[in-house]
Amino acid sequence: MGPPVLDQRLLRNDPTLITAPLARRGLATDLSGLQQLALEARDLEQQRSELQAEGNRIGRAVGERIRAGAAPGGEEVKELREQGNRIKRQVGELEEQEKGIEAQLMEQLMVLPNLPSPLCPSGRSEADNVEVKRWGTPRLAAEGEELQEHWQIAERLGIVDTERSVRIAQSRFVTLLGQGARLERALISFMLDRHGQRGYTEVLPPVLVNTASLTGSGQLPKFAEESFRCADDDLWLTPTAEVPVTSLHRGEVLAAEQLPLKYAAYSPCFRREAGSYGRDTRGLIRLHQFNKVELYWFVAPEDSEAAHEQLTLDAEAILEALELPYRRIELCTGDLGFSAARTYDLEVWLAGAGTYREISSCSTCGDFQARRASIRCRDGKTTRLLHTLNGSGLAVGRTMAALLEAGQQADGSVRLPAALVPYFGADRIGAG
RNA sequence: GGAGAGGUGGCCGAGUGGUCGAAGGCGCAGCACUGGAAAUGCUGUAUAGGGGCAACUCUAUCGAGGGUUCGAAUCCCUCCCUCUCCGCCA
Repeated sequence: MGPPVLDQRLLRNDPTLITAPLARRGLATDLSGLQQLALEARDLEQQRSELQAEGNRIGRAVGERIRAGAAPGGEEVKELREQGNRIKRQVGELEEQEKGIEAQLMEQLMVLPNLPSPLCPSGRSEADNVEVKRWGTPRLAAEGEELQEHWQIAERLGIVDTERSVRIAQSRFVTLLGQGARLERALISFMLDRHGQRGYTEVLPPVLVNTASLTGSGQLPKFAEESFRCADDDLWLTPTAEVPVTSLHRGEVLAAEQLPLKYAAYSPCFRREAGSYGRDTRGLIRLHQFNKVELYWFVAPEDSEAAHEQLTLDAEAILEALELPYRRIELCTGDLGFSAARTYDLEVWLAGAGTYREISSCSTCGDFQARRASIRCRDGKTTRLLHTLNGSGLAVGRTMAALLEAGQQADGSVRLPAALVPYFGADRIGAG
């Protein structure tokens, strides 16, 4: 019945194998109640299927009698019918109990986050994250120079209109204009082309997704308040292309030879950003709608670790091609996202703000999403859950912010990296 | 949106109440035949869950969910999807 959410065999046999890793996330969970439920569900299923077997035997017996010449409405068959009815009633009762328990089980299991990978460093919060790599030389203000933040630059150049966007939608939306719109488009094309050259299949998915899709990748049921919903339909605005791409293969069994499947999906992303009032209200950093190119891998379980490194390198390659200094941070268990088993965040240097800001988050989800979305791979005779990975490659708005701050010139213009020139059609924005 | 037709295993396709998890074909795998291959023949080929060390076995699944029945792929209801025609539309 129902989709397997967390390995229920594990839950029945040894819940400490679940609670111990969850404790590393800072979650104190007591699964003994759930374990009881799972055992109960198993026992009920056993009872029920035995009864069903008995019912099947009776049904077959009736058929045999009738074929042997018994009257379908006659005495001989009547007794069997009554037995059949009795069993049907009992099965119905058991099924009802089973459904109740199953529902409780699901309700509680679905809100448990993924178990962190053993490789994920322990820690309580952001403060315990580990920097593993730095690339490039951050631009610092020269003597007498004052570096502006991207929203100041953008406003001055007239390439973004925040105020009129409120008229169109509400706050935390932006309208890009002129060279700003063009730069956004150039960046999307640039990223997709680069990833395409590295073996990714380009994807342009639906951005309205159904409840099953959001559940499969882990956004639902727990984070409903984070997504925009279409009230009259079973559809939501996707918060990331990770959602539709996960569901691209939802319910499938993929042949081992097909793996790894590597996708680069561009999509606009929609987030309510509930609970972030007042933070990052200016500029392109925290919007209700933003563009992102997402990298996504479906891999055999034993390949996911190497895939995680490669996916992260692929995201970093974009930053390097754009000459944007960054650092790679490995998240500790306490800072891990809901679906992730292990995560590298990439933080780009924002020269105007004088700080590193997250621009990509590259995670391996192990079999967590595969279990929720039922995605398996076949090797030989057996099938097993595969592993999924995702990472931004990159968040486009934040990339633009970094470029504006990194390339700002004394004359008010912004120099763009050489790699972007063929896409943008010029080597600078503004004056000149 | 209106009218009609349909959704069966990896694919095609039969099956309108009783050993149907489902004929037949294709595909695929193994074996035989061959110098090797093709052709041919034989055998095997769904998924999930439960029990068992295992051989194996039980249950469920013919778009989804309900219902009728001792028994449903087959009958009834609701929903989803696909196709054709009409309407509308970028």
